Amino acid sequence: MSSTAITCRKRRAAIFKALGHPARLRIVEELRGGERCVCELVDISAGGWSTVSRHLSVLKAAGIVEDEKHGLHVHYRLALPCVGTFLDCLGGEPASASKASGAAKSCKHA
Amino acid sequence: MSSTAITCRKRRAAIFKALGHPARLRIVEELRGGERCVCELVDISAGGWSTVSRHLSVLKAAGIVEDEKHGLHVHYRLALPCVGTFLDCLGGEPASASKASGAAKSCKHA
DNA sequence: CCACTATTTCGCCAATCCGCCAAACAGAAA
DNA sequence: TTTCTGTTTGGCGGATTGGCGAAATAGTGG
Repeated sequence: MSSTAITCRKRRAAIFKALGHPARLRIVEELRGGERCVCELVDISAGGWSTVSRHLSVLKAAGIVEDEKHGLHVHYRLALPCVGTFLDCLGGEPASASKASGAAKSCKHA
Repeated sequence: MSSTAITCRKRRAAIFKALGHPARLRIVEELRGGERCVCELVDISAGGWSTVSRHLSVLKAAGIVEDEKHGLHVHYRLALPCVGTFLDCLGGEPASASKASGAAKSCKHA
C-alpha cells in the first residue's frame, strides 16, 4: 500500500469526520439550497456565533464548503455536490433539496 | 423542524463519524471486496485485535457493516453499499472496487 | 479619527475518542 | 471437564473535540 494511499485516506477521513456532527450536517443541508451568509446559518443553528464559525472552518478545512466575501458578509457555499447525493442515498427526512424524487420517506438508510 | 428530523440527523452524523477515522475507512475499503473475517481485517490493519474489534463495533452500531458467525470466525460485510459509491465519487487512489471505471486518478475530490 | 457590524480567533473546561493491556466470553476439540 | 483459538469488553492514560464568552480582526459609515 503506497503512502499516497494513506495520505488520501486521511483526507477522506477528514471529510467524514467533518460531516460527523449534527450541527455541521444541518449547515450542509441548508447549503444545499444555495449560498448562505454566516448570519443566516447562525439563525438556523442552536449554538452561538463562535460555535457556528468554528463548524464552518472545520467544513472549509475539509474542502466541503467554500467561502466568499460579499461586502460586509461572508457567504458559504457547498463545494462538494456529491455530499448531497450521498445524503439522498441515505434517505430520511432532513433533506433540503430532494423533494423532487418520490423516495426519501422515513429515516431508513438503504 | 420536527424532532424526527433531529433524531435522523443524529443517526446520519453517527454514520459519518464512524467513517471519519482512517482505520475504519481502511476496513470499509477492504469490505468492498466482499466478506472478511476479523482475523483478515486485523492483518491489514495497523492496530491490535482489540482495536480492530472496537472499530468494527463502531461501524456496526452505525449500521455500516453487518456480522455473521461462521463456525469459529466472525465475518463482516458491508451493509450500506452506497458508501462505496460515495467513496468513488470522492475519487482518489485507495479504492478496492472501482478499477472498472476509467476515473479515480489522483486524490482529488470533485 | 471613532464607532458600529459581521466574523474569526483565543482560553478555558467538560466530554468524548484512541490505542493498548488484561480479562472475559464463546465455540470446538481433546 | 480442560484447553485452545477467535473475538469482544473493561479500564486506564493521553490526545482531541465541542461550546461558551471575551477579545481580536476586517470592513463600512460618520
